[in-house]
Amino acid sequence: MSAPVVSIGLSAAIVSAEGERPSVLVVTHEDAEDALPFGPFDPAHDRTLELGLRKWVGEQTGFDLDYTEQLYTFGDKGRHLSSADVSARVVSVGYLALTRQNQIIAATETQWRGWYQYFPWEDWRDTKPAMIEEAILPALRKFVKDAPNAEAAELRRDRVRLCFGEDGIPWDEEKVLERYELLYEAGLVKEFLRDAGARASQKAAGKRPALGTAMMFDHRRILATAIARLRGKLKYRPVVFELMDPVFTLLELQRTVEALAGLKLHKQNFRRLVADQGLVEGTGKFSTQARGRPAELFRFRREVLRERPAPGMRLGARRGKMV
Amino acid sequence: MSAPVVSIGLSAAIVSAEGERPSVLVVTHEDAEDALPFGPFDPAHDRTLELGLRKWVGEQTGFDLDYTEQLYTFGDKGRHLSSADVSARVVSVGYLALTRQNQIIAATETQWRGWYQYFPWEDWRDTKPAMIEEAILPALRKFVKDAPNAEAAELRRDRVRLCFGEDGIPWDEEKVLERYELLYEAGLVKEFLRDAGARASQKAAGKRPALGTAMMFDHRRILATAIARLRGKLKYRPVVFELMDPVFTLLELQRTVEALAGLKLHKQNFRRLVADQGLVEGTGKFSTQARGRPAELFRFRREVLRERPAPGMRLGARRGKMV
DNA sequence: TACATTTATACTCGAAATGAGTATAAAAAT
DNA sequence: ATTTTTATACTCATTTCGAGTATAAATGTA
Repeated sequence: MSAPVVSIGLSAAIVSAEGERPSVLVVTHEDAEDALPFGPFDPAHDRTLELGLRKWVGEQTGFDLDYTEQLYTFGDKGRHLSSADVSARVVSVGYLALTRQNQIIAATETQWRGWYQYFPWEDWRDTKPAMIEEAILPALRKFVKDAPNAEAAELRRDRVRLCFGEDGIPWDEEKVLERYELLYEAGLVKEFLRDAGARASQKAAGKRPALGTAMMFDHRRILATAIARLRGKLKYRPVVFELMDPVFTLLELQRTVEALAGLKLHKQNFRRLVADQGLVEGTGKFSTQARGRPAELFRFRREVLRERPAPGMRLGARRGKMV
Repeated sequence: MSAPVVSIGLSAAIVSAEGERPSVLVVTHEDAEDALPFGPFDPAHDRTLELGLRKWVGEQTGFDLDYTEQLYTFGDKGRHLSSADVSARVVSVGYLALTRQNQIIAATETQWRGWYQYFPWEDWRDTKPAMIEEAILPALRKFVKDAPNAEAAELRRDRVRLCFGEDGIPWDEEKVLERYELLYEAGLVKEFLRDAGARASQKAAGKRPALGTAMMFDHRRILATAIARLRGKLKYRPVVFELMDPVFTLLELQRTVEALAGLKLHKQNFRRLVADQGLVEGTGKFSTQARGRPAELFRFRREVLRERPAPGMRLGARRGKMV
């Protein structure tokens, strides 16, 4: 067995949310797709993968990561194409990091981008995005029809129903990755054509919509994983507070949760939930904004982490009826 | 930058549950610790990591994996020591696979082992394991006391409370990994001494208990991750059925869930939950066992996967009060 | 055969959580 | 002075959950 030519890449979806806009730190180059901060794991010097990531991100973007969590390890051949060496195989370990936008960004090519630019169908705060009915579902129905046989068509139909919620199946804001993968396989994102082109014939590059902004390598896939994980975690861990300023109003908190989840929430119930959970405490001070009655400023009660095992942010009926 | 000397290892926690005993497939060698089926990722031939795993497991154990799920990628220096080459760095990607014990095991060194042999403190079905009060908590209190400073002691105390549930904090059966990591850091599992011995001085190898059966490399850590993931997933996905025969009684189903979760459940409520969820359907046939009234045989309704987004098995109050 | 034991299954009941309001207060804008 | 906007307190019906009770249907045993 010869020495395998693998290298391990560490990618980070560094997320923040200021002003109701969930954003991700991307590295932009002219003539190239946006990329996540990305660097090699150095086995000689990095004691753990996460330390390798922190070092790398620090060097490349000037960021000192705080909350960090491993997402998934992708190793699919053909979905991480490097222009340098097509034969080299890269296995990439994706991470999610949460931060505020108060750190200086060292490199000018590194910028905050709203994440819905990459996933416009994921933002249901105002209305169901029109593109779902207008572009996505028609194209997916064609994808179902083009299945090689009836059985495959059935499988595809079910995936479309579950992912985009037809016939009474409700929208599940956590299925971000499943939706992206479905669109990829249906050839509706630019990455598919790119990867397919490098793979083989690039025959049917027909007139299909290219949904959302593409990213380099498999970085949009990693970002989809990050959003899905964050949307899920919101509900049972107080992670939003990693994205909040030290003090905030309850409406600001709610807007941030809504921005991340891509959904609107019931205000009074949100407030009840947050209060009942003991997640925040009032400061006695009040915000002075332009309109409306001034709202009290709250701060996160870090102690809950020690008092209760799994405090989260219910977003509506979710998860779990036994078996 | 020189070519990094990394290889990628693929490890699988292959789980089954027959006769109320959750088991894991281990490779046993005389004079060596038990190991999970483990093999290298071959970038030249394996199109994806998961395919590499399936190939490897098939060759080594004769198993054809069905349900498979990636767990986590571990790369800690010093926690995956190979006797062959101490300098080589192994990054291992852990997987969870679920199966029934109806396949032939090819290699004789490969055997089913009850997983509570490795985690005896995780089985609360009959009573809270006595070893927690008798051995674990005293040793952990010493660990707290030995902290380098007051602040570190406080952190350690909190971890002990959250992991093993003191002062009214309830036992959380999902914290399997957190508990193992805590015991590792406190030097209460054999792997710690082994890794420390290879690392450095091996000074205080004192009279500490060695809890549970040790495993090779970081395989017990991977198994802990697998159990934790499975215990969590039970609640929102119908994964138990991967471990059941095609037909089963509701009590058999309940016993399997209990075995995995390490908890006893309320029978009538379990039945209500399963029925309300539409997870099973009666076959009209009845079991003929020795004692008691015969129970109806049920089968899993695979269709639920297409009807409802996230059917699971509530195990009691869990997860999620908003933020 | 009568009765104890074991398991299955149906049903009840109260507490808590959830979803969807209504009502009222306190500010700025018109 | 009135409208608009936001904050915040409360209500109410429904659902879910945890914990039982009651009854049925088998086997084992006195």
